[in-house]
Order: sequence, then C-alpha cells, then structure tokens
Amino acid sequence: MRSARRPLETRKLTPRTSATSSPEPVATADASAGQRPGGREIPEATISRLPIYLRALTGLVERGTDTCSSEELAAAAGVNSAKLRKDLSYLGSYGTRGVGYDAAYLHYQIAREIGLTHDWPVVIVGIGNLGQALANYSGFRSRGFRVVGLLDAAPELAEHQVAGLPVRPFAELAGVVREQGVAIGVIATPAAAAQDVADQMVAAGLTSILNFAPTVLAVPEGVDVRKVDLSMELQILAYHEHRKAEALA
Amino acid sequence: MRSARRPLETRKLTPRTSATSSPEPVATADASAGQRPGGREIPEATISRLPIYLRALTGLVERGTDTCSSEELAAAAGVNSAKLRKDLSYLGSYGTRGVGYDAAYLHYQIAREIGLTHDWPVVIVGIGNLGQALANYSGFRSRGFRVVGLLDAAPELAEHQVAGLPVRPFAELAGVVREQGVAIGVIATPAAAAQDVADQMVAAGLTSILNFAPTVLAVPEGVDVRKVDLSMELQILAYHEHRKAEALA
DNA sequence: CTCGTTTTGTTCTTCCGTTCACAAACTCCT
DNA sequence: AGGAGTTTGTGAACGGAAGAACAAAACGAG
Repeated sequence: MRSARRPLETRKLTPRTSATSSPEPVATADASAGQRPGGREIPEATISRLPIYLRALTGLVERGTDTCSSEELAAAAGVNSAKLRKDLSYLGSYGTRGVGYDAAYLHYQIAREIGLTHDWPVVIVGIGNLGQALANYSGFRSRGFRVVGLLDAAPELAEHQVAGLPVRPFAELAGVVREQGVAIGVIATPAAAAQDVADQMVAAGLTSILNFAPTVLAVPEGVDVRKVDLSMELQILAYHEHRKAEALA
Repeated sequence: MRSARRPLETRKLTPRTSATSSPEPVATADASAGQRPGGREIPEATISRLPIYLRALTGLVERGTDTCSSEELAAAAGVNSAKLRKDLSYLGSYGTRGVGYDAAYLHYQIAREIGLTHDWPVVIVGIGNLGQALANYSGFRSRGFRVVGLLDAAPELAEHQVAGLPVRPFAELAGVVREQGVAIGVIATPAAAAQDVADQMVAAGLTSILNFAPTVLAVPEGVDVRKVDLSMELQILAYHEHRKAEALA
C-alpha cells in the first residue's frame, strides 16, 4: 500500500538544472587528485550501490511513479533509508524536503554520475558457454553496454556467429580495441588462460577488466579489475548452510 | 622466484589431529546463538575470503608445494599477509611458527570449515543462455557442488538434455528438492520471474538462494540470498572509467 | 644447550562504513 | 499567514575491518 499513499500530482519540484551545486559557497581551492568539481569524494561502498538504486528507479518509473520518498526507494533497493539518503547526498542535493525525489530526474543524475549517459563498447574474450551467455545477455545492452567484439583462441569458432557477431581470433584483440575505442574487456576463459588474456588486454590499451575466470589477476597500476566468481558465491552459501545444519545438531 | 626460496623438505610439521583446539582452557559457558565449539565468531568478511584462500591453496598443492608462508599464500590470493593470518586465526592455529602452513592440511581445514567435505546438491531454475552455461560450468562440480536438477517454465525445453540432465517443468521443483535433499537453489530466470521462483523455492524448503536475476528478492528470515549482478559490475567499472576520462580532461 | 633467524598469532591503532537522531526545508490545511 | 505534518540532508556515535607492529613459538647452527 506504499505506492498509493500520497495524494499528490506534484510535479512542481525544483530540479536545479545546474549540476554543479557546490554546497560550500567558498571556492574549494584544493584541486587535489581525483576531486570532482561538484562534490566530495564518493566512497567505494556507495558507488557499488548506485547501480542498485538505478535499477530500482527504473522499476519505479516504469510503474508510473514520478515522486518517491527515500523510504520507498530504499525498500525497492533493499537497503536502509538512512544509508540511501547518505549515499545520494554524496552526489548532491537532488531531493526536496517534505516531498521526496523526482524519480526520473534522480535516475538521470545517477546515470550521469556513473557515466551511463553514453554507451560503453565492450569486448568479450573466451566464447565458451559463459561467454556466449554473456554475449546474449540483454541486460548489458539495456544498461548502456554494447558488445562490439567476441574473441576466442580456438579457430573452429571463427565460422560461428554468436549474438549476431562473428567470433574473431584472439590475435585481433588490439585491432578491435583500437577501431572501436573499447575501454572495457570481459574475460570468460578458463582460469589457465586468464592471466595471458589480461596481459594482452592491458597491452591493447584496455583499462577496465571484468574477470569471470577463477584466478587472481595481476595488472599494472591504473587498470581496474573486478571479478565475478561463480563458485565462490556458492561456497559462501554452503558455509552458512553448513552452520545452519550444525546449529540443529 | 618466490617458490624456490626456501631450502627445505620439512615435512615434520605437527598437524594437531584434534580439531577442537580450544584456546581458552576454561569451559566457555556461553552457548549463545551461533557459537561454534572450537572457536570464536568468524566475521563475514573473512568468510567471503576463505574460498579465495582455498583456491590459492589448490594451486599451490597442484604445483607441488607442501609448505607455504603466509606471505606466499597471501601473494597467491592477492591479499595482505597480515589480513590472511588474521583470517586463518579465526579457524584455529593451523600454522607452525618459523615454518609456515602445510598446504594440504590447511586446505582440508578450510574446506571442512566451509562445509565442502561433502557434496552439495544444487538445482538451477531458468535454463536460458545463462542457466545452460551454469549447468555446464565445471568449476561447480570440481568445488563440491553437484547440479542435480534443471527446471524451466517453458515446456519446449523439456525434450532437451543440458549437461547430461533433462530439463524438467518448473512445477516439479518441490519433488526434486525432496528426493535429492537439495538445500541450495540457483535462479537464472529473467527478472520478472525471479520473485515467484524464489517464493516457490522457499516453499519447497530451500534455505540458500543464489540469484542471477537483476532484482531484489524478498525472502523470509532464515533463508540466505546472495546475488550476482552482471551488469552491476560493468557499471562500477564504467564509473571508474568515466572518472579516469574526466581526470585527463 | 643456547643463540639467532624465521614466521605465526594477536594486540593496538586507524580508518571506513553503517546507523541514529535531529535540524532545516518544504507542503498542505485552516 | 501561520501552524501542523513530512521528508531530506547531515552531524555524531557506533561497530567492524584493515594494517602496523610485536611477542611467542618453532627451527637450525654451533
């Protein structure tokens, strides 16, 4: 009953078209490393939640909501409302006291902060089961990521088309990266090949890597790596399952 | 050159066959919730790293290492050695001062702690691209997880075999769970179906869920949910990419 | 047996993230 | 216009995790 509670059609929010709403009236003289013009440093924990808020907002907007309170949005995102408000406050003051947040406007602001106002081209290396699934995953495209290259070391895949794209030999990585201006690479190879692929990716100029191979990658400074470890998640669940079983014994 | 550094063939470690090495000689009278017999509460952050240590140890053992220092193991796992030692100390005193850890023995102890000394049966719901990739993922089986059921709402899949298993109608979930004693379920459906699947899973008696659908799931107390969000990871990378680009401008 | 070397296990300090609680700001009703 | 009712944004308290540093324990040499 949370969505029909408020009696309003209030569209009269003041959306502050200027994004650089510096809360400190004094000009911040510190141009120290990584300091964004319009705000303070955004904590890593907050950044990892922004995509969740973004998705929750997408859902609310699709359902016709135009204004939502921090409580509602927090419920949709599965977090505490105080945490949500603090997270959003790092981006700026995009809410209206006594009213809430304009869903569409807030969505835009978060997308802008993450850098999703334009598409990101992505290459996937390793077109096995997982690589094919990733290439076909519609969630990427709908969130601003465009798969522009599929690469695999195995030459027999070269004839196939996956998700409407040809599978190209791994050696063409650097060419694809250069031609398409790719910055983000996905590794979906077996663990044994992952470090080599990562090295080639770095050499080709990629600066962000999403690693699905169960290995720790060594990369130079300035290259971001995130890893998704499928069996790790199951192992963590198994631990808790194990504990539950012990608790009953 | 880190592996050939020590001049040893030291196999003379004292492996302490008793697992219940209570550091407090006094009988701890507090049987308060979730307290394990042989040790203190293990922090969540530590638990999420145990699988990484496990994998690093597997690699070392395969390469013939029998003793490793916290420094070596930490390097293989990509973490700080002090953090590694503290994490391991929550499990007990399994190292030998001046020597290091017996790789195989430590591997066993961590596996035991997580509960990987026996196999965990797992069901996968949603046999699309991702579900098929997961069903075929060899990393599950090699780490103690056995896929015993594939379920999908679409009846046209029922003829196919995926990874050597038949795809069964979703309605048979409860039966499979009961017959096979399954505790862990994997959701690989579209977002719209995920909450319903989760509800059915809970009703069927599953107490751990790994969710690949981009939705926040609501589950009752006592059910653990972990989520893997593919596009979220890319969005976090995009944010950092975005910042790098801004820093140059 | 004793000393020096190595490496663990743990304590202490510091930092980061979460939560609470409240003042400021906005709307609505009378 | 003023007061009641909401809801944001944030200062402050709290808790947990990370890293530095060190004492305790084991080993080897002499």
